[in-house]
Amino acid sequence: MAAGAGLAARRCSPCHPKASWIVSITIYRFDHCIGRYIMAKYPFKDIEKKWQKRWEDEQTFRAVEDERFPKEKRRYVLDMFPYPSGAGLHVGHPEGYTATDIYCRYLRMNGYNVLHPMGFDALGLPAENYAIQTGTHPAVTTYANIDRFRTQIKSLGFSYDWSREVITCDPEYYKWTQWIFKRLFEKGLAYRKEAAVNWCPRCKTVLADEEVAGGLCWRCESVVEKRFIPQWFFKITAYAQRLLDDLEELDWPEGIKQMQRNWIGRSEGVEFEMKVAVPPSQASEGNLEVLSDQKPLAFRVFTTRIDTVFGMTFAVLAPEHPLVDRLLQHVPDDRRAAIEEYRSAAKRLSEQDRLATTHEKTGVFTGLCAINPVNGHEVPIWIADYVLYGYGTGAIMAVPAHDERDFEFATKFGIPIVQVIAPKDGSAVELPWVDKDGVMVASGEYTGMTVAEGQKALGEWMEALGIGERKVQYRLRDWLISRQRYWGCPIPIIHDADGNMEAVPDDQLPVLLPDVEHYEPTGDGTSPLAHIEEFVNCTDSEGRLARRETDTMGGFACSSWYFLRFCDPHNGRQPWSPESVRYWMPVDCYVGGAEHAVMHLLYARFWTKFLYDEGLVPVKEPFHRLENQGMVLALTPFRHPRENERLEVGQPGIQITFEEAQRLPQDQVFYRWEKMSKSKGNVVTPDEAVEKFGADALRVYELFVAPFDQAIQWTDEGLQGAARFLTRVFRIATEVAPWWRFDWEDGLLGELSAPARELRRKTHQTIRKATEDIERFAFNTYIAALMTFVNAFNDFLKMVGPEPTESEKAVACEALQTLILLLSPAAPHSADEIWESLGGGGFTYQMDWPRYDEQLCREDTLTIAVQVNGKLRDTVEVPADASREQIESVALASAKVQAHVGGKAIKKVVYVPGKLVNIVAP
RNA sequence: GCCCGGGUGGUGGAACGGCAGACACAGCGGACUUAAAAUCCGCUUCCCGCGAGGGAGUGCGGGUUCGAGUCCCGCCCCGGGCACCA
Repeated sequence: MAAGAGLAARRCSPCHPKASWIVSITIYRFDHCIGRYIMAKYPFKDIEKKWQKRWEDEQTFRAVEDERFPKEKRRYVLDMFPYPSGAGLHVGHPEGYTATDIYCRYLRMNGYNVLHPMGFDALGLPAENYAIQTGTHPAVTTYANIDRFRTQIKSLGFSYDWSREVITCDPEYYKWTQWIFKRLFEKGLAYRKEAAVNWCPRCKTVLADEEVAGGLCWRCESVVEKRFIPQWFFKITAYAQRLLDDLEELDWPEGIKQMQRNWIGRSEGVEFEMKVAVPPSQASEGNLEVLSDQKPLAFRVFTTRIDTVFGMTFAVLAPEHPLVDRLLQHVPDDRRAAIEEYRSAAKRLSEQDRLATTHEKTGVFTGLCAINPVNGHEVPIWIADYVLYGYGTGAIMAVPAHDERDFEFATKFGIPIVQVIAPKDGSAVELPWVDKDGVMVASGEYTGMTVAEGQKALGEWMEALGIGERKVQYRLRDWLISRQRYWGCPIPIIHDADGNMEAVPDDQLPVLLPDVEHYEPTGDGTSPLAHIEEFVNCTDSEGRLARRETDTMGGFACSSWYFLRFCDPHNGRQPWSPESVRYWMPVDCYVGGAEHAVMHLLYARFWTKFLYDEGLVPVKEPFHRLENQGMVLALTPFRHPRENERLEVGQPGIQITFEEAQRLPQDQVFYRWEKMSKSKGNVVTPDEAVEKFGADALRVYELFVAPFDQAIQWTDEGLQGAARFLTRVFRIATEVAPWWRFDWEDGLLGELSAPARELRRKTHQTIRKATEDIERFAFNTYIAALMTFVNAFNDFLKMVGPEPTESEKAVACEALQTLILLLSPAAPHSADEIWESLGGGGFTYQMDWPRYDEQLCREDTLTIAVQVNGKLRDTVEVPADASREQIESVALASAKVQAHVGGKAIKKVVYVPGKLVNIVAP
């Protein structure tokens, strides 16, 4: 392509005196329609490198805490930082980065001081698993990956302040992660308790959830078990209510807020105690036990429907409930084995499977009963996996008449069902009846009360008698932070000889990750760190021998505060200075994938609130505005299953490579849009895209092709279309260049010709549209508006021909300057290049964002849609200042309209100003 | 299963409750070319009709309204999240 183009290159400097630079490096061809040489392709490679170098040389994107900018003229715009995987950047990453870059460049053009940093989330499982496979230290691969990511990101011309880069595996960074851990520990918000891990009995290791496929280990396919070991937690539940309440003030997508509300899952109810009725034959044994550990056999249950308590016909304990062990001493021998077996089976099921309503209810009867405190009735105690130990008290009162799950269970096991809530009108209902709009029946002295009255009365009664209390329960659980892994931030805790825990003193931070010989799991469930004696052996504050904590922190800890470090990334004495966070925080606009809707965003909010309480940050919320980007999908080949093959539920076919797809008969192959990922072999890297079409084309394409928050279906053709658009912009610039003058405003004299009026209108309308669209992250319509503008500009150039009037030239200059500036955020290399070619100095992002004139946007005439009975029958042109009466009479006069109205009486006429007339004549 | 999104021409998408299909891609026709590519110009929701024109149409079924892609109710399908991937 390039060789042929070289031969075809022509010089046409006589007609483009000011654009000689373009002539020197651009490919020209003669266009017979307009009778001139035009540019066929723009030299993006040279252009992009040149501008990236200039931007870097001039340190133009460096953010400085300049007090001359008042708070409302500062903006902190942040991308969720990437995890640098070995596969390198793929085209999904730049979508969000382009959006923030456009927004930042736009803000700078509007006079804002902008902080726009980038860093890397570098601790985690993939690097460690790679180390296990290859023996390469995770730090080596991680830093190599980071270098690759950084180069790739830089090739796209984003306006990051790279001087603020942070990397979470850098001891200078994780020192402060440990420092925050300590603050949480000191406030009692970091604590240790037993919790379940996925345990593979064959590999003798703890597995991440994603390493468990269908209950089996991903490496050896053994059945994965739950194992209880002591682990570290952050007490996020202490902040549940505030995390819920403060969602109100956030400018986030409503769906994300709703997901967080559901995740926190606030519910109000009553928690009360139920005593176990020990059978007479075992009474003596039971009494002995009561004496021995001072704890009567009893358990607590939580319910949001205390009003249904008279309908309790059984009680259920989660299989993991600690009381089950004690109950086992009292159950008949023949049941003991069944219960033990049930418990070990439950261990193997995931929580999701247990809760699925498709999962048939299972359970075992203990042979024991509990006493319903409101009426003294004995109800059987069952053990069933639909009750989770992690939620509420891990035990429930079961009211099958008014709960779907209890109903299903009772029906299956033949347990009685007693209705205690009925509609107010006394009509019969089908059970289970879960409606709360009813009254209590068969409920002793409470009969006749509404649900709400009964809940209040029963709650008060239980509180008065000390049986139970009203309680707010959250579904939110404390944040499990422990990982029995190597490549994570060490937990800065020391266990002394007496089993007490103390924090590592601040002056000894960071607790450095030591080098290890092997990254393989140790086989006893501890981290590889546990076998490094130099690491583990230490002394406590009194100089006695002690053991260092060997669990590390999950990656979410590191990403819960990186936005604070960006404010002051090189501070060696503090995690950040108070002045820096006061200057920049909160993040005004945070952009990333919706997959982080709950966990990352909730954890970061929690840490920010805690740090606010400690007086360390001036804001209660980290991210004011949130925008989500969509995924990037790629067409992926599949084939239909063969005779001996069976597909899993929901599996569309057998995924194959593109080569296989070529080889196989076409009727066996089909394509689907799948998420781009290394494992699917459908990844397109930005390097390929930049090489073929340039960074600006990639940027424009990714934002044009779909709304920002929707998935993109990646196609090369679409990318080519974006490149074509940029070529057209260059071509227009080349055509207007001979007329160019910086003082074009002086040329706008007298009455404008019709094409000139039209172009000016379009110019100002486009400014308005582009401004509104960038503000609301509607980048696809922003780009579309620029395309429409370019098309209109083209039409104008054709209409005025090679000899336009002075004022037409001036209007063309205004349009070109506007086009360059409006394009600058999206395609900055091209914009700066064209601006320079016109003799302009500096960078376009340092220029002022264009302003539109409302008067100039206004159309001369309006097209009014005319409907008859809501159906479009005609459109009419009217002057922009026509009155309602005039418009209605023109509309009625239309022959097409008359044909449909006929002689019918007109009932009414609906008029929408400037838009539409609807004649209602039924 | 639960929670949250989404479903509009051949394709991606546009559309304050007011002309459905902006802007692109692909396709078709034309110009240029020895030719191809590139570029430029034009057409392009479907059905009926030579045409003028008419009818249908925003996943499916109802409803509200002068008027519904948009609001309400009930379904179907696809995607994301579900606490140790990040």
